[in-house]
Amino acid sequence: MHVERKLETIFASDLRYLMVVSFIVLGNNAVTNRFIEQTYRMPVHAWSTLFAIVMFPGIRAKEIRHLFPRPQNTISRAVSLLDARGLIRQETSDADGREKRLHATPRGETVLAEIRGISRARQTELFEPLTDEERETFFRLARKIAEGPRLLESVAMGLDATGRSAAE
Amino acid sequence: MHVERKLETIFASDLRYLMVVSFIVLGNNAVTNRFIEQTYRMPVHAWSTLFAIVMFPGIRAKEIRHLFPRPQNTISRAVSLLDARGLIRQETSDADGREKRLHATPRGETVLAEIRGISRARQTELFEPLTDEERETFFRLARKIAEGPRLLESVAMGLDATGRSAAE
DNA sequence: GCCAGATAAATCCATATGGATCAATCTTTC
DNA sequence: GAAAGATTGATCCATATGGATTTATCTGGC
Repeated sequence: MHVERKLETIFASDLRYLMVVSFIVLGNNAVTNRFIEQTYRMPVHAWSTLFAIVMFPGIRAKEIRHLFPRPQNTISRAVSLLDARGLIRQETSDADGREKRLHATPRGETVLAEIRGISRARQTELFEPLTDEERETFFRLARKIAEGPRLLESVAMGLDATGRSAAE
Repeated sequence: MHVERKLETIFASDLRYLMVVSFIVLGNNAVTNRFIEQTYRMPVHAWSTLFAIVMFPGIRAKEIRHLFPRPQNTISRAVSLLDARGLIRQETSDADGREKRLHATPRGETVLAEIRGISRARQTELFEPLTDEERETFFRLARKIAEGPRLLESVAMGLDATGRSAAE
């Protein structure tokens, strides 16, 4: 059985909804991660962190992890890298000495604008198989999933939103 | 601005199609990866490798990486782990001495059946915000993206399907 | 005013990852 | 039949990752 037939068999299986999303993401990750790492010498979550900082000046690290669900120390390390590269600056919050308020530097805004343009082109080619109407439908449905109550926690897998076993 | 408003702003941005898919995947990965790693002591791509082997007895490692686009040595290592756990067995191909034909053991099939059941439940809760018709529509559109010509390669990012710069 | 508990971010470190390289085998050309 | 180039999978190793812990600060109860 040729590999294309195997893929069709998977996309006809009872797990096809998970499998098709997984396939899209693995494929896109392979392309996007390699590009970002090779071109900007940073992991892909550093650019998404910069994206959040440019879009919301003064944002805090804990807020970023709600926009891009990743471990807290992954965000912390991305912030350190961006700071070391001179792409952001941190200022301790007046309200709470533990918090850092994050701002992009002009250089950070330039780098982000460049990545953003390329990401827009990548988005266009990725979604090219869909008509405009289909793309809006896809987005509307994906957003319902994204805002659903069981994205970040699971009864089936016994985990609450903090990643802790819900039985604890 | 509250973090929910920030998420809405991102989902209204020019990169919203990529961002919503990214959000779904990061969220689901956080749940699924942790569950698989804690419960079965294996990385998530080991179970997807086992899934492929159970579904297609005799499959080769190179074919698996077309079903789940990952680095070749990631598949190799997953195969080694599954073999060490007694979940699969490898036999050298008659046709080509370099190839391994992969088969699940009875124990591998048992473990896969268990994971599969939990994954089905997880899939159900993840897609619960959608009606049956919406879920089929989502799948149909996602599949068009998955089968599009620009998933595994990119003009925008200058990479061909082997991950090599297309200019080379 | 003190203190226990909670919170925000940094750091640690055992383990995982992935590009590069290697070894064995196969295919094509001469 | 030999050899160069290609292919398949294993291994290497520098770097990344993420759960756990630590440090500094804040909050609420007494």
